[in-house]
This record gives sequence, structure tokens and C-alpha cells, in this order.
Amino acid sequence: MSVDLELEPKTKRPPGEPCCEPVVYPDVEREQAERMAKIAKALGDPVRLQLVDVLRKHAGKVCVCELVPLFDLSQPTVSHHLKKLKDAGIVGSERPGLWAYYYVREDALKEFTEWLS
Amino acid sequence: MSVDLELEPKTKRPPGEPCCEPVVYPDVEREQAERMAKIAKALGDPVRLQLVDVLRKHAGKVCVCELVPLFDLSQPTVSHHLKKLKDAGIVGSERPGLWAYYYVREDALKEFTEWLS
DNA sequence: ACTCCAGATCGACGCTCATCTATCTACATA
DNA sequence: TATGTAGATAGATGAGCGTCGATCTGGAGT
Repeated sequence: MSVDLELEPKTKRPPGEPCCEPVVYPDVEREQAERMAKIAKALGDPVRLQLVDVLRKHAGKVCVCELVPLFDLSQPTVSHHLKKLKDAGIVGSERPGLWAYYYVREDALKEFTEWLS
Repeated sequence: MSVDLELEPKTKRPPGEPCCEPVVYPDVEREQAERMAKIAKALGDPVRLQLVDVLRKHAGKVCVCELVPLFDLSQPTVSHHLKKLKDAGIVGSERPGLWAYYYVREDALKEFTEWLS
């Protein structure tokens, strides 16, 4: 971070020149921005936000068969959303037998909100 | 919120019946989830996250002409991203003369992170 | 008035996403 | 071993997104 910008562009300058000096942006930032954006993107859907919400309210693991009837969506669609959340590292899952249980990875959410604060 | 789920689905049940009782989900939640999802979606792009980051680092208002050269993107694209952020209420803008200045609406970000905590 | 420039808007393109139905996998119970 | 069921995967479709070049808008300076 800490990009040194000139916050006030020059008001008078010879025509043909750009208004601001080009600034080099450190690429280190971009990797983290991409990682955080992945999490934000996963949260950028009302269904997924509600899924996370429900999972957090029930601190333990929640069976998928409990989640599906909460939404007016097909089972594959809910499964798809859960996968998105899992790929972003926001939730984890276990499948001991026939049922699958999902839970929130609080550390991932914490990392995200702290980065944003 | 506080949806009362049965966390343990019945193991044995007559065939033909669904595995879980249907649960009514309060719609009140959905409006807020949609509002928060709108913010998350706006943050779900590395460029926009970096824009927010730069704007916050320079607590005052930053000229668009300073932002454009930070990215390997065309001016219309950066303008488009800024509009997305503005529509989500994350940033605001002023245009006193020829230049446009953008700034972060900290209250919106705070509302989001607190909702997520 | 005329020109120049910063920034927003438009229209197009390719790609991703959310959703569905249909199917597949694998565990459980009889 | 045969059947039923939970959940994941595959394929299709329509909508939305990120990006661009071109154009429009309007303030500044001559």
C-alpha cells in the first residue's frame, strides 16, 4: 500500500501533457486484493449471505437437508452456492454418512473484515 | 433472524417423506441480505478493492486523474468501477470543476463489516 | 466563440454467473 | 443385492459483468 499520490493535480500546465504524473503501483497489493475480492465475491449474493448467516447462528454443523427448504431454490442450486462458499474458504464441510454438514470458517471471515477495517 | 432448525435429521423415517420438516424463513432477513450483498458484490472485484484501499489511505478526496494511471485499465473502465462503488453507497464524489474527486463513505463500510461480525 | 481536456456514457464483445432439469455417486436399510 | 435417498455433478440457458473504443457533456483558457 502506501502509494504516494499527488492529491492536487496541477491546475495550469502545457497542453498535451497528462494532468498527473504516472504513479507506480506496488504489485504486492494485487495478490491480497484478489484474495479478498474472492471472498467478497462469494459473499456478494443474498442467498449465500443468508446461508452464512444461518450457519453462524447454529454454531455447530448444519445438515444440507436443513438448508435447502429455507430457500425457494432447487437442491442443486443450494449445493452450488455452498460450493462457492467453500471454494472461497468461507465454509467447510463434512460428510460422515449420507448427510453433509457445513460450518463457517470464522477465521476466514475475520481475516476479511479485519482487512476491510 | 434466529431460525429454529432441527440440527439432527431423523435417521429413520417412513420412505416417501422428506428428511426434514419444512421451516418458514422470515422474509425480513432477505431485504437486509440483499442490501449487504449489494455492498459485497461491489467489493467483489480486485480493482474496486484497490480503489477503496487507495481512497482510504488518502483520507481526503482523490482526483480521478490520479486513480486511472494506477491501473492497467482504460479511463472508462475505471469510471465504471467507481460508479459501481458509488451505486453501492461505498464511495461518494464531488465535481467542483473539471476534475472529479472521490472519497470513501466509511459509515457504509462500517455497517457492512459490523453486520458480518 | 473556439478549442482543449476530464470524466461520464454508450454500444459491443466475450466471459462468468445463477438457475434449472437430468443424471450420477454413494451410503443405508431391508 | 436391490431399492431408496442425500447430495454432488453435468449441461443448458438467459442475465449480468468487465473491458474496450467511440462518443457525449460541460467547465477552462485563449
